[in-house]
Amino acid sequence: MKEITSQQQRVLDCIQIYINKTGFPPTRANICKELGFKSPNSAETHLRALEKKGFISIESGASRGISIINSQVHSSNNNEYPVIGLVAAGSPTLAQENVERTINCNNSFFESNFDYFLKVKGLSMKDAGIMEDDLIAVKKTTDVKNGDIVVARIDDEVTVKFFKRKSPKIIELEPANEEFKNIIINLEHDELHIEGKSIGLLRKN
Amino acid sequence: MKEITSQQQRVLDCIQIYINKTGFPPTRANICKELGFKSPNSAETHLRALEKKGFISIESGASRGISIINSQVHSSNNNEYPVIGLVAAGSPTLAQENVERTINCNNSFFESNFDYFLKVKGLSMKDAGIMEDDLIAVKKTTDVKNGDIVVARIDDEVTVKFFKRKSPKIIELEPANEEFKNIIINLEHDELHIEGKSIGLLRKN
DNA sequence: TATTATACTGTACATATATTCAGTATATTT
DNA sequence: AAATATACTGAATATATGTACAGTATAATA
Repeated sequence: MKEITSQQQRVLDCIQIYINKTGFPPTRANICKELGFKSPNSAETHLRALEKKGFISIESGASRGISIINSQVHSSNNNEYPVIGLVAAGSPTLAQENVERTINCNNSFFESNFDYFLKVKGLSMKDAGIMEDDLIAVKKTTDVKNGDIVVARIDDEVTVKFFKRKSPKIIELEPANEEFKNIIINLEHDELHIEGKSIGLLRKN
Repeated sequence: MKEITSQQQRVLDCIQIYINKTGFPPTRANICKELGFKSPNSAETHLRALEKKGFISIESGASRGISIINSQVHSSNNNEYPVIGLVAAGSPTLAQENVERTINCNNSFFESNFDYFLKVKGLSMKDAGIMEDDLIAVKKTTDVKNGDIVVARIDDEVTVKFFKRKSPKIIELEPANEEFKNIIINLEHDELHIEGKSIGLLRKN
């Protein structure tokens, strides 16, 4: 599945919201009205792009023949997801993968599926709205891009930071808090493991 | 809801199966083909009967404008929680209680039970880790205490703030952002409605 | 007995809708 | 420098589709 552009995401969201609201997919004209386009062809081309990238399928000739291809929906796919504690405090420390408890949650709860919840320690990502004891939903993957919030491991220390590739060999892990410094990793000397990336957040007051 | 006939049940099942299979509702012609009718009016009259009895709703003029009215799937303790948009941006504005979509979620997902998700606009609570487009789980109640994050309505404007009672008649609504000012309400002159309080937060990256 | 609901066939048609074609413009890739 | 992807406007059109109208027939109800 290729990358989606922000406009295409808006169209995709629009389709989902329309279906949720009405029970059936929108027409080209409906999408235009919702998003302010003036030509049905604006919607058409976006739909074709979304189809090409595999986000939706379009039944040729059928009115409202749009269906969103959900990698995994199928209601009542509820799973127990482990909550893993990050034993850190400011600077990252050892991540003992000890499951504190589990949370029952639909696997399509967040946009993409995920593997576990990580309990955040410290405030290094506070300006990104990630506070102490928040649970971030982590998808195990090494496929991350600039700006992603990643769970990274350096030696035995695990940390949650923004990912930024400065050059093929230089990775910068950026906190979202003035009081913390960037972590710069030179892959020629240091080892970096990307454990996964954050695809959502859960907080219980 | 009146009694359904066996033929009407067949039509209703046909609609559900069609939606499950394709992602969008059938046309009259589709139903005819599935059930062996030879006239689109056969489907039409059944649809009108189903509508009259409250099993489906039909959007007039819209193609495939059929949606099945779900009595409520009370499976276990999972519920569909509505997501309500807060049409604000920084300073609070009118909250149109339009349900954007619903989220299927265990009712003991957050510590106490709750009633709906509110989509946050603006960054007035950013230092409390509440960012734009976050969904806060709101429990409808007027029983709030100092320090609670409340959903308050002043006239037609809805806002999310910290609650602080300064005196029996003076309430202060505190943002968590230096760039925003406290809202001071004198209950002798101004009207304040506490819609509920936040008991959790959900974010989808 | 008249009325209403159910359960169809068959024809017709206005309009809702997908879809193509012709443009314009910008950004990115080859 | 040419090709491709994105992001639109605007007009045109074939057809997909809802829906009304005209019938036929049976069963239940008032």
